[in-house]
Amino acid sequence: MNAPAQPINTGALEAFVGYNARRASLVVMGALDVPLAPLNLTPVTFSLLSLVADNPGITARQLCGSLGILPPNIVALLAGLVERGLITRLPHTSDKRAQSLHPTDAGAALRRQAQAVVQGSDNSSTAALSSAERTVLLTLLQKIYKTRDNTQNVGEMVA
Amino acid sequence: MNAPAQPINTGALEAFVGYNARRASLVVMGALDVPLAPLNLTPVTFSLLSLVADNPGITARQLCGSLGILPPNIVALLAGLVERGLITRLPHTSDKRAQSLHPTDAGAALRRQAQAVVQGSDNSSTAALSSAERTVLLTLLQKIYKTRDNTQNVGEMVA
DNA sequence: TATTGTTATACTCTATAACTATA
DNA sequence: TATAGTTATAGAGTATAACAATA
Repeated sequence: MNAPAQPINTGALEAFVGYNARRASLVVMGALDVPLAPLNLTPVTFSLLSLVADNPGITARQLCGSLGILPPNIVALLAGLVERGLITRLPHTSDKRAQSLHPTDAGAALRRQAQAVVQGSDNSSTAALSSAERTVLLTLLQKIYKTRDNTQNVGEMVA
Repeated sequence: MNAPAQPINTGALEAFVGYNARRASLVVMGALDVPLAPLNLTPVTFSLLSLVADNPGITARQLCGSLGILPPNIVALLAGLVERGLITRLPHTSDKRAQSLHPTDAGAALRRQAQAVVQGSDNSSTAALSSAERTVLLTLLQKIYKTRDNTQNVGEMVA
């Protein structure tokens, strides 16, 4: 009448993609915090810096749409990157409401450094996979979240 | 000097397993909230109910270990399930500190109902995948989070 | 009338410290 | 001395409402 034999049966949950994707993402993303800490970056600020570096002139709204961040929550994040001299805000030529974001030299340099760190951590966290398996995994995961024709999905237009 | 051409280049981030796993999990897990709401369940409480149903006599500690929940945070969740008459706490025979958790008839019934709902939502969220692809995906994701020999991982012993 | 960036704020999730009763 | 369950609380993440400037 007590605890289960020894190993806990999680078979039912393991049949769901959602459960597995979440647990895997927590492992891989969680492992990122330690190696990114010396660079004073988090997974989110690294993503922001990367997108600005790869898309100079991008706006805050576009960053929100790309990363699933709500506008009010990106303000402090971008302000922090600006204050640290990693990105700059330039006036948008065609829309005076918006600001175009650009990486500074320091920002571009830090991004290159962080890119290597993240790549290494990502590989190490998924060391149980072969190179071919990792490629397949990326493809399958992208099929899921790039499908925006998921009928009757209302809740996660932002997520 | 403004916004990028049109499509935003997210290629660098898409090369990381962590980024893709997180975005996919947000889509699949986020889609769960709506269909589970009528049953007064969330992804977490559904997982708890499932594990108790499949492992009668399991303890709170074991649930924490299986789902990556910290002990202080599981208290209110279990109390809610007990109050709703879905699970019961019985005295643990061999350890008077612990409680063995069991599903009630109502809990088992609700779990069966929810299981079908979650299965349907999970399938619908991953409709872009073939059955074979879904199976491969589950295998690859499990390889990641079931690998506890990830050298020098300190941060996510709980996650 | 709609959208960008923003403030203020609330709500949820996650994390740490410390206590009790047992082991 | 360590562990199961618990309380209290702090912090991070995520959410809505509303505003000024501009479209």
